[in-house]
Amino acid sequence: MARYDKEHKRLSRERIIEAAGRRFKTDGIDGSGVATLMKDAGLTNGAFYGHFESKEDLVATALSEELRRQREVLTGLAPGTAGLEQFLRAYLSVEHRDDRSGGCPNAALLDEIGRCAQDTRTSYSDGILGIIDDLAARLEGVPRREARVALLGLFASMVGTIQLSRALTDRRMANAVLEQGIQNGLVLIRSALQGTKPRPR
Amino acid sequence: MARYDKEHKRLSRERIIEAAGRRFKTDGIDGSGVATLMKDAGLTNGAFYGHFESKEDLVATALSEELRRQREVLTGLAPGTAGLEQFLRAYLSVEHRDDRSGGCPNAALLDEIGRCAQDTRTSYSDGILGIIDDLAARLEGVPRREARVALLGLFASMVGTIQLSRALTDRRMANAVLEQGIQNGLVLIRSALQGTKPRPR
DNA sequence: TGTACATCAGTGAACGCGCGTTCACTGATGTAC
DNA sequence: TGTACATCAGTGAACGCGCGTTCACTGATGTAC
Repeated sequence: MARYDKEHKRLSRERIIEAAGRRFKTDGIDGSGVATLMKDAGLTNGAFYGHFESKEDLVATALSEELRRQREVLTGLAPGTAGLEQFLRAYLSVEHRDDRSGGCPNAALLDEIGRCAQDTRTSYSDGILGIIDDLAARLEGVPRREARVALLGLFASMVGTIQLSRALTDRRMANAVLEQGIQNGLVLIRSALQGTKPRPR
Repeated sequence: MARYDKEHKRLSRERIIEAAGRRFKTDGIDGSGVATLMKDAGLTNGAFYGHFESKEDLVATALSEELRRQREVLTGLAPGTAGLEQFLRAYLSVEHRDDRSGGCPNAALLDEIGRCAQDTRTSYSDGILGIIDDLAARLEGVPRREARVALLGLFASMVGTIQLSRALTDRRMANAVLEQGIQNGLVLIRSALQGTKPRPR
């Protein structure tokens, strides 16, 4: 079962990466075994090491790919600050909260990422900073550096909000957190747009 | 090695819970084996099931205990909104970020908690809502229900901020996120104190 | 066009290991006499 | 006070299982003649 056209192996690799992204977000990184990941991709465990050096290698690759795709989605947003608000509302929607496997890898895995190997975290950092850069460009009139930090803060807030909404068992409370998160996001966007470095105190 | 005074077993149980809390936060729940947890507590694996029904039972117990202790710490804060700001600054400090094992269980485990069994999540929800209640009481003049949701939102933001700061490999960026998180927290506290339900848009 | 062969993606069994859990046993202590 | 015994927290080996990883092998295909 080999000697396919040149694309064949690349397609298998992509299937593994895509399936792994979903599985990691559903069951966690530690909670997803290589055999399961390969079965998800329609292959058997033995083929894994023809595509990746190790599970850690796949983790880093899958996270990068997840972030790359998330970044691509951003290009479909309305321009400027309006797109930022659009992103905020979509991110903190009930649909996103209830769709772990298709949702944001940060929301599903951020604390586990913090425990990963240095290489994985570096690759993750690159991906997330790219996304933040794209979003920061939407804060018109705000200096680049400042806009980036503002957006890191906003994004961190959004990630924590989804995670908390997923963890709470009281449905009403879980939904209220999302709604509050949107209001908070709007406040933070306005705050970032107002003067440079507002230091309330 | 038995028939100790009545306190003996209770002390062992407490040691297991305390050690498990730390270990879970460092290595994750899935990443911490029963044998390791027991060794941390100075015991061997076999004794575990004399204290807990299952690992899941310990997870729920350890999380509850972590939250109970965190709640106790809150009583040492300055009264009113000043205590809220004090909490915000301590939470988003470099020291807290760099102290996973001694830090907040939400920051270390929130996405993994979201994947836990219903019982565990219910017990977690109770704990976190207790903490939120205590903090919400500090928003003087704000209706109870509203204050609770405001604080859930603020807390979610803080948790996400620590997680992101831990995941980023660029030290300067990681620290900037913390600082930004504090500024954002202050903005959100002010926003919560201002009129009921401010709906910017 | 037809046949022989080299390629190599994928198979599936096996490696040692640690997982959560069970259980027969130990032995220091509190209690009864 | 001294001895015999019951208690039971803790030990440590073992259970079946899935982990990440390795490897001898398969067999469909592209290529060479």
